[in-house]
Amino acid sequence: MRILVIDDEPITQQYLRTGLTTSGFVVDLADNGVDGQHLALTGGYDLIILDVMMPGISGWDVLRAVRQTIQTPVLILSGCHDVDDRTKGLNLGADDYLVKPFAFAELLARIHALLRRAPLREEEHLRLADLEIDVLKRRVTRAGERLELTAKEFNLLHLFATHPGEVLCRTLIASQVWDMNFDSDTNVVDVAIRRLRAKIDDPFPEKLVHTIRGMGYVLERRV
Amino acid sequence: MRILVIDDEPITQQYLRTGLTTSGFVVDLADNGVDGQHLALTGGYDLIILDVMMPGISGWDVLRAVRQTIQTPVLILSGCHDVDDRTKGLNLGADDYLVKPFAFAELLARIHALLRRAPLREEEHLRLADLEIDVLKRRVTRAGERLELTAKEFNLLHLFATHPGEVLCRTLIASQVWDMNFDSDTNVVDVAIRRLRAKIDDPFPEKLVHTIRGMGYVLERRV
DNA sequence: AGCAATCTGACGGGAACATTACAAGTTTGT
DNA sequence: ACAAACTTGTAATGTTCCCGTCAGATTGCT
Repeated sequence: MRILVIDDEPITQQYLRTGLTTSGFVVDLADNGVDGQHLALTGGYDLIILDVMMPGISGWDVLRAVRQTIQTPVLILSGCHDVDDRTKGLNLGADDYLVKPFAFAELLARIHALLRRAPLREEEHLRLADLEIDVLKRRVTRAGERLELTAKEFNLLHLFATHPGEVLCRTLIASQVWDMNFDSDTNVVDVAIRRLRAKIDDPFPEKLVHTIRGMGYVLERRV
Repeated sequence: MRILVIDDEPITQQYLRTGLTTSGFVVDLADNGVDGQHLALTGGYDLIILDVMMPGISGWDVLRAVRQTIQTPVLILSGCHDVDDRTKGLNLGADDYLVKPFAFAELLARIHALLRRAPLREEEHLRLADLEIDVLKRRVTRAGERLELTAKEFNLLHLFATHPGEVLCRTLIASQVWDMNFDSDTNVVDVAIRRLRAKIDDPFPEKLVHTIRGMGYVLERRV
């Protein structure tokens, strides 16, 4: 089993290299994003361990580039405090994450879990009825017509589009799109839904965003 | 699916309760280790979410006690800075952990992963004649036609569907669907049955909900 | 028939959701 | 650098519709 480690900190590098090697893996190292990305795409690794906090090309760019072409499992290392990082990473297609600092046993457990299961990667293009979403270019069209969405609106739509037909409750939505990991009594979600509907549903006959009273909202076709 | 949350912080409690409830789980709360441990051992839960940072009996003691007797999956919540906590938890038998603060979506993903691996899980699809119930998506179809049920209606139908051919008396129904202690002399149940019938039976030739005079109601096929 | 159990349509309070307005902050263009 | 345009959260108001109550009709058993 071959593992690529992309990390700029020498200490972490050494830590991972010795640990993984003695655990029976073949380990390659890259200490910057450029080399890392190149190796990731051409090296045919079974797993990539990626530190998202790096100078130069950020880990996010590497992750994005990797996900566009191959489906090798990616485990990201992130700083402790950023809730954002973890969800952002998972949304961009990372398969798991680990918070620094971490115990080596933990890393091993997660690696084994990843190598056992088939990876799931994010679609670049999402589609529902005549609604199309270009995830990478962040473009949305409906019935061939280009729709201008704001950042929040796009994030919200993207969340729905990756869970078609699934009822998403307000708590989940708030947690994903706003990082609101507490129970607040605002109606941001309602308003955001309204604004999204104004753009993707109001001008068209077939509505795609539906309210499930007492539960949340769904994106789906209704016959 | 029933989940026990053991946590002493009111904010986290509330957050978890509302989020999990709207996601379709039944949630019980314990705000200290003693109650938590007792409930965990006697409540027959499908999953336990445990905060390891608590006054009094620590989360570790609870985890240890739980693991000695039952094999309910346990997900632990730990503080950001404690590297040790996470491995300690996994070593003591926890099935997964989450670092505070966390995004709700992340928690949901891990919960689903844990419940999937659990041996006994509820049927995702219930079926009787041409009536189909998708428990997870809370969708009901009959003869391929989509039926829009309200929350109460769905809960009622779900109760019947999990006890096919069984006569359910009003008292039982009231206690299960309404939390009502059988004292009242209302006819809520009758009315609810009426509304359910209007949607799942009235438009179709074969009736599935039947009245047992003096006893209650049954969901079953009649030849 | 007569009585109790059940059915059924209507009503209305209230909770959940929709919609609009407003203000604070941010971006953009000149 | 300043103003206009845009984004986005908060709050107040409007609307929908769920569901508990009730009263009269209907059913079914003795």
